[in-house]
Amino acid sequence: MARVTREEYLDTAESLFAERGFYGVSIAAIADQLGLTKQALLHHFGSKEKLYGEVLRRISERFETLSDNPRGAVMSSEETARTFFLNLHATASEYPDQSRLLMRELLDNNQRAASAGKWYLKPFLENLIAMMQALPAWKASSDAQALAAGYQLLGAINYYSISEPTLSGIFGSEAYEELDAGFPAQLRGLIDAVIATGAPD
Amino acid sequence: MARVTREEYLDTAESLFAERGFYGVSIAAIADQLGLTKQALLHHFGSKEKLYGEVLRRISERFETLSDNPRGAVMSSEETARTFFLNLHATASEYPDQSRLLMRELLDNNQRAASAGKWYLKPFLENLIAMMQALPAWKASSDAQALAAGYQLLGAINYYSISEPTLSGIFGSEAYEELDAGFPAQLRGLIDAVIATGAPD
DNA sequence: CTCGAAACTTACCGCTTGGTAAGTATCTAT
DNA sequence: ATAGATACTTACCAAGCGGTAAGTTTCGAG
Repeated sequence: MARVTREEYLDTAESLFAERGFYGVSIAAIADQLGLTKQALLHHFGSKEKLYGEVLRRISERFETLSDNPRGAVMSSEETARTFFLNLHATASEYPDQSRLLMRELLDNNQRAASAGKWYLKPFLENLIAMMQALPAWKASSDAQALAAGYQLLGAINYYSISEPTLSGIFGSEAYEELDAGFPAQLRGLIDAVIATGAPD
Repeated sequence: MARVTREEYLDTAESLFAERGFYGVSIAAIADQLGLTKQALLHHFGSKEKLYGEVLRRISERFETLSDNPRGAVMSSEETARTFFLNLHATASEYPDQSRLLMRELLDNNQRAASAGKWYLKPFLENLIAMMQALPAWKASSDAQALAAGYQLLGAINYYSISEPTLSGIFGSEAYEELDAGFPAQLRGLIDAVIATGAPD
């Protein structure tokens, strides 16, 4: 299968899984949207679980590059952390499907067997801990403290990014746009507060 | 149907929907766990959608009491806000099913028709805005700014509360317990930072 | 031109799904 | 005692599910 074709198939699957969840999407529905029969999809990916796994694997690959230093520039630990979280927000805004799918994975992880969540989240979270502990205010903090702090920022970012349909449904799309425009500045304030404050005693 | 029986049925449905999502649970599975046939459930609730709707309605009722002042005590706006968010965290820890189900609702809201998400979240969010604007540092902020700030704390709390299985899966349950023990203090710091800082220029 | 592999399609299959129809048991108010 | 509502059960159904089997078309390398 041509690489570009495969990517196209995975794109469609990713978008549908993100919208409706694993159980909410049939392979026939994905194939339909691609103009194929479901057996064509099964031919390429073997099973629904494997197709879903490929979608997750692709996301995890994208994730790994997220914490890379963008231009090889030397940055202070504060700048590194700030850039990372703002990048995360930007990525979440740009690829809303990805955030939604990961959120679903977080919810289903403990009960669906073939879940790939653990192995791809672990390095990501370990990197998060290291990044927090590189900050002067967090140098002395335990892994648990650093993770808690980083996880709170992660939550602020990801929870917001999946709320767009609901928020613009409640407040109207123009009010949502105002909210969305102001969000990064707000987030920056939150990030700086965490960076500066350090662990509680 | 006796009120207590009905509550029992809804409890079981709520727990299963929270675990596996709307599409991931069959009415037969819910009935099974209750020792009934699925037709008994259909008899009482009419359809799967209606049963799910009842589960959501019950959660929304619980939600409304959450922002009530606990003992009628007079509190400063700072104390009110701090208490609210810490209560939210406590409730989320105590009833993880509820958080999980609401998160799923947030994800499905825009595409599943009978979603009740919007109407029950609106008063909750409006109350959140008012509570933020009652704070001295946020007095001059717009609705959008106040909502963004409140929503970030909401995200930090709710995102964490659904991550327990994944986090303890990755780091082990004893490490997770350390994380969990330190989380509230960490959260308190974050809340205080938001309360004190105010909207960015 | 040919041959084989890759990319499909058509035809099924057994199972589960949500839901209907029709009956039966149980309880309660008169 | 009885009538009627409530709480079920058994029997069934059409539709959709993931997956298998067996062909057919497309296509690129030799």
